[in-house]
Amino acid sequence: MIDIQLLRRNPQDVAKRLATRGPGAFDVSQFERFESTRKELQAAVQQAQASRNRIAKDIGQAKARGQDVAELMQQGEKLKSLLEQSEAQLEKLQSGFQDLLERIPNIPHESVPVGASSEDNPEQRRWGEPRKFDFAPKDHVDVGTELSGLDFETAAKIAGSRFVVMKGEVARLHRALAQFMLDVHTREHGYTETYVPYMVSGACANGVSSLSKFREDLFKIEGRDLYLIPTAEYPVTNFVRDEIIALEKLPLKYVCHSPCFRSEAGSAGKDTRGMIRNHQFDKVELVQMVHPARSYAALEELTGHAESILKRLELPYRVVTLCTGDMGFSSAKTYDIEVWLPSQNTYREISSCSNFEAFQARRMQARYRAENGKPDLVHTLNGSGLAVGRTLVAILENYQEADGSVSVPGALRGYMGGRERLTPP
RNA sequence: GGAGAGAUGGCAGAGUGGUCGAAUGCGGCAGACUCGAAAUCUGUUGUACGGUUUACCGUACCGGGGGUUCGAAUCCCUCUCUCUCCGCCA
Repeated sequence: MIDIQLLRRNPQDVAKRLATRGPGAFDVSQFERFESTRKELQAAVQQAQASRNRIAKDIGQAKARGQDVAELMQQGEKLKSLLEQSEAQLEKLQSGFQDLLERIPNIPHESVPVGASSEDNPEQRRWGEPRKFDFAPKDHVDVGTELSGLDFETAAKIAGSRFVVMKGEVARLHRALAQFMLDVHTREHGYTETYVPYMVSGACANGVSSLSKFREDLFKIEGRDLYLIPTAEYPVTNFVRDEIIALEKLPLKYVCHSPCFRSEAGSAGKDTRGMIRNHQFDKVELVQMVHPARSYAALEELTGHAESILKRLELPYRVVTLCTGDMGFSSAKTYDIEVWLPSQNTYREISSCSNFEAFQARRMQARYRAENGKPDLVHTLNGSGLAVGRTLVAILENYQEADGSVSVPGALRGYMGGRERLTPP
């Protein structure tokens, strides 16, 4: 949620910065209409409440002295019906205002390039050389199927499209990847490993993004206030919900391996082949809660942590900065890491690392006790470190050989019983 | 699944219809004592919002939501969660 104080102080300025995200991000005149009615109504209601409190107190004191209170009681009664009306009015106005507020996206950081779409995302850096194949490289579906490791027909039979069944050494490689990522992040980057619920309440979902805006993307448990998590960011970020963290405890750094469930309602027909965009996939997620002054340094570090996995797996990648028009709703700044996929002859997203500043913390009331002793909102960050399914895709494609075998990256061999190569049966 | 108990400020814990935003203790902060520290003593210390702006005034908040009442932390309904006992179970 955006800072209401900032909005009140400087609506034009906020509107200007939000406009870089694209049309319709924020309507100033609607906001100002809301504000003037709200001010008037709120002042009136509070004044009436003050009189009610005064009268109630007077009655108490008069009674204690044994005086007659009939007159005062009558005054109170009159005020009560009046109050009920204006209170209801104010409540309605404020819930409408809250709804408006929750639909306003985060203000992009000043360093974020202005642009309209992913075409305008500037590349920050590249690492590794895409391999030159002396045969026509297959895509992960063909490679995995030939290894008898990926089975989309069986998955479709069980659950429909956009699911995968993994078997044998490919399933093991998938597990090895998650273990490897967890080990690197806990041992070398200082993250605490966590295991979390794969469902969260509506309130938690709303703290992380905006439920009124993203309900469609989530799988809901029928008849319960529970949603399957689309990323471990949901449960983990909510660790600090309604908490005041001691200054010296910051930064909090958590890593979590979990399945992720997404309805992919808006992406019909996109990436339908294979396991690039499935309803269920595994991800190792990095989450940090940090001091506001350190959040941009933390974003660079966190992105580096995700990159280090690709470097050790020797997978070529590049890092782009998302432009204002391509950035997610809650983010102030996002780097995407894209891995090279030979079959598509392009780089595809494998991690997204964002600084949300206080946007999530405000809604969650996630705070720390600042140097002056006062509670202040923390900044939250997260990033994939990495998407496990897509990393498996990248390995199958980049490490494939002409004979249909796939070599195991050196970093993973310890997790694969020393195995160096997966071969078709 | 059954029975019972409970949820109050950073923490512990009083408060069962009227100067209660809330005793007391711990913790935090400031001061006194001290060369300094500890101990001791004194004072102070919730959050959000609105109005005014160094001060100040007002409103809301005692697990969530609803109700009764002139007035609710306190009474009623409901939901959630925690604990204890019993049963069942990977």
